[in-house]
Amino acid sequence: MDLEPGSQNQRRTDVPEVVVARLPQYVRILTRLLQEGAEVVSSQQLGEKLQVTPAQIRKDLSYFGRFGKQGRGYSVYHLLERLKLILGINSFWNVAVVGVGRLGRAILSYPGFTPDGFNIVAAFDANPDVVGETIAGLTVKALDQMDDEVSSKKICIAIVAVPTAHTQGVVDRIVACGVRGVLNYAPISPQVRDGVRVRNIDPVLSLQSMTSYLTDNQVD
Amino acid sequence: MDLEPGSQNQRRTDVPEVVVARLPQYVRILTRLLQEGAEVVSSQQLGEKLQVTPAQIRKDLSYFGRFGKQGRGYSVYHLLERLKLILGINSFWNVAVVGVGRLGRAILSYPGFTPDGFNIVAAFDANPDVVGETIAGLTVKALDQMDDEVSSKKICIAIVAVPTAHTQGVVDRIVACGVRGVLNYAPISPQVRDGVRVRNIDPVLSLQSMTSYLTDNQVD
DNA sequence: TCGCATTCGTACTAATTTTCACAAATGCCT
DNA sequence: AGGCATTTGTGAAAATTAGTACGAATGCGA
Repeated sequence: MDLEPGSQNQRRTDVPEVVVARLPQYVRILTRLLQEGAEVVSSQQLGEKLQVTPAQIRKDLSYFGRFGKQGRGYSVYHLLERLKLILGINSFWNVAVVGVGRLGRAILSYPGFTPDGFNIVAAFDANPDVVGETIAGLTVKALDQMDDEVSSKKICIAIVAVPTAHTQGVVDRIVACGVRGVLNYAPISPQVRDGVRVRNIDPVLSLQSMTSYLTDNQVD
Repeated sequence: MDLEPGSQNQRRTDVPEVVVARLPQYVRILTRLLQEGAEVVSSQQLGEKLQVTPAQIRKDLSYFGRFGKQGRGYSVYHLLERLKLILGINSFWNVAVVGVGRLGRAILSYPGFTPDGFNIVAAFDANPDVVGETIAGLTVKALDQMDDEVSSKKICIAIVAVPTAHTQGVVDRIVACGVRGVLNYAPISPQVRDGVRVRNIDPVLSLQSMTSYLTDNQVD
């Protein structure tokens, strides 16, 4: 079986990860354009808003099919729908937050997840004093209730915001419950079995990748 | 003047950004190894811990000089020192947090910045109710005090955690105060003048770059 | 001291990613 | 209806990034 690009399903295999990583940004811009009432957009215009070349946008999209019309550009609405489908963000994902410290609470209260289809439906913490508390409309559960909750609430993604020392253990536990995606806030890179995806949020690494450009003793 | 790699100063120009972005991770591991008492480490061992090939590590380091000894490996202590110097994290950076909402407070209370040399020395907020409050030992100042504080406290980096709608404006203001690095938590990419560096922390984009791999209708 | 197992640094090769540039559509305007 | 300004999709070229493989050190152990 030899799928053409543009056939029914997307070949997620053999599409470079860098390409997939750019698509969410396209989705962002397209969503805004749609709200602003734009009906059509060219790769040129999209590129200006995203600071990338139009060719890159066209090439990226060509991995998945042919969505534009020569001489006109792309239908904002249709391209947006297709990209959401490709990214699997055309419907909702149920998400659990593990770790209800200061950061966990900020995450639970952050209003930016829901509009993009990530529904936080459960919160867990190891600390008995925190268990039972209600935050942003959710009652915090104990870690040993994870298995039940993940199954019954069909949770696929976990946002992990626990102390570094506990992170690997917590990730292991929640992956064992069947979660296949992890967004980790601790400054380590948790190891997981094949098939499970991890993304790390690490502000210190971000800062450190900046500082070398900030020093003045620049040579050249 | 034609600098050799390995000469006094590093040629930050013409070193790929991807390479610079990996160095902080090397620093992480080396710091841990040093604490554990390791004196020497090979690119092989380093590679295993970081899930990259030994060749990549050697190549990355070779952009900056020759730090190893054949047959032995790298002195953990010396390599760490050199990398810190290259990254400009051998001394402290003074940092301001702008936006003291739930996320801002979590950032102010996060203990992970200081050990890595990022000292949070000021906090700002637009809300008069918040100004004057003390969080993690810092008194929150009004936005119009930024200029004074940035100068007097030698602040070079701003962590911006304000509502999306205010982000670009706040970034403009703090950059005007002389800040040259910005870590932004809002789901947009603020535009800045040349010479200013921005890094974005965007959990939704991270999630969205994962979901396409999580759906089951995988083809192949 | 000599040989040998390591491991670096790097020239060279391979793979990946980006950009170029142009044929083929498209639709507007006269 | 025909010409023209646009803009896509895509091979091919260019640029970037990663990996291979090997000569040259290094130091340990006999």
